[in-house]
Amino acid sequence: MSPQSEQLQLKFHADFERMVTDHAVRQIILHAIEVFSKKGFTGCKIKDIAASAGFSQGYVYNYFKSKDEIFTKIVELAARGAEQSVYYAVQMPGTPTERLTWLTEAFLSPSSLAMQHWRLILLQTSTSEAIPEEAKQIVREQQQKPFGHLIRLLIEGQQAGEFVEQDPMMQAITYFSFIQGLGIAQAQTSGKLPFPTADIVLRFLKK
Amino acid sequence: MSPQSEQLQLKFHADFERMVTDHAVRQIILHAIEVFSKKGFTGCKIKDIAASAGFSQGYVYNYFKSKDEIFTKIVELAARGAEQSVYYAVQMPGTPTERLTWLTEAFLSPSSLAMQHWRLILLQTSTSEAIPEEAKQIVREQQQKPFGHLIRLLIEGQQAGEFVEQDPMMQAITYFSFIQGLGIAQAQTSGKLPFPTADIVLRFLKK
DNA sequence: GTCTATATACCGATAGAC
DNA sequence: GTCTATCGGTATATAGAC
Repeated sequence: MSPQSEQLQLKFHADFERMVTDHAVRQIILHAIEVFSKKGFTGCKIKDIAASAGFSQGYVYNYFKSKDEIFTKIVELAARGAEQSVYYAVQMPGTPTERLTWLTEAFLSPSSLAMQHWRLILLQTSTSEAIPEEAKQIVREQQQKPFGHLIRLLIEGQQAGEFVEQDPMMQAITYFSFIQGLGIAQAQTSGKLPFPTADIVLRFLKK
Repeated sequence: MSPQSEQLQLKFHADFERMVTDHAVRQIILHAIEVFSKKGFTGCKIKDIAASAGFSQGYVYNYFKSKDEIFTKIVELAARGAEQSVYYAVQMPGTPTERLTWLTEAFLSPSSLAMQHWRLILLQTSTSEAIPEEAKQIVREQQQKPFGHLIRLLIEGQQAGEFVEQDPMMQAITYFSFIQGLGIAQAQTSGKLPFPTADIVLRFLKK
C-alpha cells in the first residue's frame, strides 16, 4: 500500500480522535460501531455494546440518553469521515488516476476505520426504515458532498484523457457502489479470499 | 434489455411459482421479502409482514411456526434462485461475454425478483449474527455453487481471449461484490439516478 | 464513576372465538 | 380460514446503592 493511502487513513483516525475526546464516550462509540455493523440497528442491544466494551448495561446511559443517540452520533462521524477522506484524496498532488488509486486503496484496506464507518453508514441506510429519522436526515444531507468531490476529480481525469468520457455522476455512483460491495464482501469473508487491487477496480473508468 | 436476460428473469419467476404453490404462503413470503429487505431480520416484525400482506398478526402462524422459519425459507429460495440464474446463463448458447452480459442485465434490472432475493440474502448475511443459524448454514453450503458456475464461464472467457488472465476466483468475487453494491444502491435511490450498463460493469475483466 | 434492580413497553408465539 | 386476546420473555431506560 502506498504512503499516500496510509496517510489518508491516519488522517481519518486523527479526525476521529479530535472529534471525540472523552475516553468513555470513545470506547462506547468504537464498540458500538463494531456491534451495529455486525447485527444491524435493531439487532444490536445496548447490553451487547456494554459487554463488548466491558461495562455494565446501565453505565452507557451516563453518556448517551438513548440507543438512537448513539447511532445518530456514529452516523454523524461516519458521514463527516467519508466526506473528509474523499476531500483529502482529491486535493492531494498527483494525477487523477494516482489520487483515485490512493483513495481506493484506503477504502479497501481491511484495517481501515474509514472503511468500517463507510460500510456501516451505507449498509444501515439501505435497510433504512428502522433507523432513527435524525440519522437518515444526516445521511441525506451529507451524502452529496463526497459525490461532489469525486465528480470533480472524475471530470479532471476526463479532461486529462485518463478516464472515459461518460456521465461523471454515473461513474461516481458506480465507484461508490463497487467500493461498498467489496467492503461488505470483505466483512463477510474476514479477509481469507482473494480481492481485487485498486487498479482492477478502476479499470471500469480507465481509458 | 436483450431477450436472453428477460428469459433469465422469467425462468426465475417460474421457478419460484413452482416451488411455492400455496397462495397464502406465497403472499406471506412475497411480503416478507419486502419487509425483511427493508428493515433487516430483527427490524422486521411479524406484524409488519402481516400488515403488508393485509392479514392479522396471528394469521401468519397458521402457515409458519416462527419468524425464523419464514426467513430460512426465503434464504432457501434465494440461494436456489441465485444458483439457477447463474447456471442458466452459463449454459446458454453464445460467447462468454454475451452470456455474462445477459446475466448482468438480469441482475441489474430494477424489476427483477432475482435481484431482490440476491440483495436480501447477501445483505442480511453480512449483518449475520442475529439471523437464524439454519439460514446461515444454507448460505454457507449454497453460496459456492454460483461461484463455481461463474468461474467456469470466466475460465472459458479467458481461454477464448475475451477476459484478462487473472485469478478467476478473484474475478468472481469482484463480479458478485460489484453486482451486490449496485443492487443496494439501486434500492436506496429507487431508480432515479444514472446507473451503469452491463458493458461498463464488465470492463474490469474485458481484455 | 460504576453497578444492580426495576418499571414500562414491546414482540413472538399460543389459544381459542367466530 | 381468519381474527382477537393474552402469556411469557426480553429490551430500553431509570433510579438508586456503593
